[in-house]
Amino acid sequence: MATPATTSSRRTGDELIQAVYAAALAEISENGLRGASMDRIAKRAGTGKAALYRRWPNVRALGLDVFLATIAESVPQAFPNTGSLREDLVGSMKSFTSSFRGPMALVLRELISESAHDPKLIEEFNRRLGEPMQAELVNVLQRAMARGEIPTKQIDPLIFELPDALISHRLLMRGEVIDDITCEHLVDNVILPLLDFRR
Amino acid sequence: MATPATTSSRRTGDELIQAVYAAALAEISENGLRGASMDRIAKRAGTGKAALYRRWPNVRALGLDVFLATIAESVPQAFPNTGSLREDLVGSMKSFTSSFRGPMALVLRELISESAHDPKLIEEFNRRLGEPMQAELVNVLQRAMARGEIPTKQIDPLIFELPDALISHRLLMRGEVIDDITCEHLVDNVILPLLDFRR
DNA sequence: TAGCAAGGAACAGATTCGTTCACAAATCGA
DNA sequence: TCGATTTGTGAACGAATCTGTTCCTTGCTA
Repeated sequence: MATPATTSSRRTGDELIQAVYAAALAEISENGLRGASMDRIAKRAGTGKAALYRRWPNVRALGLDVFLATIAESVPQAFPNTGSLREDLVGSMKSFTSSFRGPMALVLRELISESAHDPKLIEEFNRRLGEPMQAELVNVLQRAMARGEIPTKQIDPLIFELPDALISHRLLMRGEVIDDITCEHLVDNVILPLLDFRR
Repeated sequence: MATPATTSSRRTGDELIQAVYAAALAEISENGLRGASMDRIAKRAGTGKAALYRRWPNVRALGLDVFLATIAESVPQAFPNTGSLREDLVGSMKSFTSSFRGPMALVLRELISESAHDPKLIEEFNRRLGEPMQAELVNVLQRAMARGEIPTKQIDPLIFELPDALISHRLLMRGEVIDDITCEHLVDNVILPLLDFRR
């Protein structure tokens, strides 16, 4: 009962929505969430405004839906558990940086400027990406303590914030996604030394 | 020959420009750079559009001028040279975080979303605030090496990036300016340990 | 006193919004 | 299988808004 292989001349619900999402991302990327127009999104998606207004009350609502969908797609699925602190850290870092390839950079920029008026937006982003990242670091470190790789003691929460901060700083202020070498660099020269890790 | 103490019913050049800048910041804070209108800025400033178009060709140019003026005002004037590495670091950090109180948060948010289309914008910001900050850290560390407070060796450039990254991360993702206690925290628990500083 | 700029209003042209048609295609239920 | 209902496509609409220009009057300044 699968939907026929897109041979129909007209797109049904899900298929149309995907096209609209893509069109909205393109439009927002050119004109920003504030400058986006329903007219242009409809044209880009090859449909009429009516189909859009049937689903979303206004451009902003559509844009936010697109943002949420993009964030949801970007959440890392699984983290490594290699039995080695260093490898776990490096793996987690790489997993997170990969979330920011693709349209996430655009989405984050827009969320940040919008969050000046609606702090809930950026909170949602933190809840879906920032907090899981910090939680994963906590897990990794607890496993390492259990294995005796690092001393069992309270760790300054500021340290958990560093990877997140560095990733977003590079992305927003330099337009770069951190590469694998920098991930290892950060782990070897910053994180591990701060944890009293002796190789 | 100083200008009379604002008793005149009509404002002259500089006085008017300051009023326009304030009005533009208020307008941009409400509607964003993209949503700002010359009409409303003129009304807020208590003048007519003609006076604005006489100076700026469009809203965007006015907005960018306001941004540059705000950044210029926020550049820290002088840094401490206390003779102590820790005090120098803490002082520099506090000096930089103070740049982000006031309208800088708004300006940075808007610059970030605009820089998706015009990377020069955020580069300008980095040139005026980011780079001086890193350069100041280099100075502080060189003085400390000369005094023998820390070992004379190559320091990982990633470390110079951390304060900057943390400040912008807190500001953009949480809407907070880092307080004095966190500055000291960052210096004592992150920066100094990474520099092999033994108190 | 002469000249220039501020304050304020009005303008046409363009663009957007959200709604409402009409029609065709696809889906669903009987 | 057929008919009813939903839904996509496309166009047009009035209302609202913004742009950039122009004009005029008034006050400041040299």
